[in-house]
Amino acid sequence: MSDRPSVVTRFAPSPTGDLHIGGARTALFNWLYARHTGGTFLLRVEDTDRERSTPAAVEAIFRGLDWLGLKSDAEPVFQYKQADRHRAAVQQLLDKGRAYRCWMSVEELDIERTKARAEGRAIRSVWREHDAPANDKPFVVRFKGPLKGETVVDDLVKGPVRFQNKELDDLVLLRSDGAPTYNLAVVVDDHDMGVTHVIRGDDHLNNAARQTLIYQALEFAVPAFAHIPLIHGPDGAKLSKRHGAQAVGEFADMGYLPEAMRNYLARLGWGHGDDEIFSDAQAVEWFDVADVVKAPARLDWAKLNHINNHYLRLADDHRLALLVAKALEQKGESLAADGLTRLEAAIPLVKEGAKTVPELADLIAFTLKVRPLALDEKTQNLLTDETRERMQRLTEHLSAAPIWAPTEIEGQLKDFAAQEGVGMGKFGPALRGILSGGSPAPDLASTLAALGREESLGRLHDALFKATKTL
RNA sequence: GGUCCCUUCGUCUAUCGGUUAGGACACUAGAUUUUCAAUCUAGGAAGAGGGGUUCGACUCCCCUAGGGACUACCA
Repeated sequence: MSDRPSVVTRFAPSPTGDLHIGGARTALFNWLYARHTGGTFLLRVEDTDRERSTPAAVEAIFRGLDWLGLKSDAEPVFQYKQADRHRAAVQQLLDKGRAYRCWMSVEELDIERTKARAEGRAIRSVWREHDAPANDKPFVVRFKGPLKGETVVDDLVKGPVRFQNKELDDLVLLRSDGAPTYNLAVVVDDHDMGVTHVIRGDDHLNNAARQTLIYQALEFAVPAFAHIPLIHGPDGAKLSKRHGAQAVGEFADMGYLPEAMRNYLARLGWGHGDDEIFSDAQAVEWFDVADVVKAPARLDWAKLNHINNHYLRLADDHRLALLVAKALEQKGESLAADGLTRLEAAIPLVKEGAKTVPELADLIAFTLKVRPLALDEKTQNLLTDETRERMQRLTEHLSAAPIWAPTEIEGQLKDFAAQEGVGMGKFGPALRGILSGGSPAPDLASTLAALGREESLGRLHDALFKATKTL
């Protein structure tokens, strides 16, 4: 492999909005392939469209990539800054006779377009063969594509794709204001950046043929192309807002972990045998663009949830406590002074059941409640006089417990049940209700242990002696 | 309309001419049970349709159907 130039990939988003998960996956595949081959992963911001590009979008994209952990191996390149270089390339093409000035007006173009469409051919400019005498009217520079022959894009995922050159129109290289267009800029920049593998969305497959022609005209080596399918919504239609979320920032806000996102996205449109859950290192070791699936994949929330649950289980409790705290904050709920400590103590008990961070927050709500707890109706109904008395005996029994830890408490509860000559069902539900205030909670012994002796006994005391009877 | 791409369980996928077409998610049933989960066990579920090629096609070729992209002085 050392006799071959090393692989250079790049992610080249246009900063016209948030980083969508489709783009995120494209970035991930580029990153994985670079890491797999020991190559370089670059980032380029395609901001040649001055109207639609915004600094806010640049920020959002950088933030998204950062969150996902996809670091570029070099400072990002801003395409617009290379405009002079692009113009020089166009001049070269003009000098070689591979490009021409075109004075067609928008109206003339419209007419030609409808005509060409009706005739089932690519549009052609009348200026392709004749230059105009010197004048000061605005013009664009178009690429002068060959009229015969075919161009083959040897795509790494699709295989060889053949295009008849006559079907390819003469695309605009320089706008009438002298600004370079995307199709010219990508070619020049990818060449200048030494990109060897262009891994990008399926929607560029058609462009690849025309870009290939430009590479050849400029006498640049044509890079390898890999056009990966787009991600669709659960219904198979193009992913949009109504499918729940598009931007990676939204996934972050919804409580998905970046490592879960990487695993899920990698698995969407690519596979390695039966492996479903794998580490970044394994993904890097196994990934190859050639193995990317050809068909578009649908976003499946259930599976994403499942994978996120897996990584939630693996995640450090302190990290999760901070995430839950942040989620609560965003919901406008403030934490008590010891809130973080309480969270961290209870998280290991509930994280197996959570699919997202907000779910974790729900499952853990019981520990954050402040005394005296309001008892839900169900629990109130459970507190008959008989149960009330039993609960008082239980409180005394627990007060006497020498050690306040899960296994010991479990033992205490069993002893108590035996002592009373009843099953757990006789007092378990009531105890649960009193401790949790109706919120879901883990098994009783763990709940008691997480709450601590003082808080547990306090909640029992409140329920038995303070709570107003509303019967 | 034209050009190009795509098509295996509901979903993501494995298979790279010979398999009872495998796995995962989801779903269903059962077990467990002090809530919600989690967990365990079992189960149903697929090669778009039609032609070829071949001893043999999910796999190769063609046609049809369906889906998608492009067809901008957007990227």
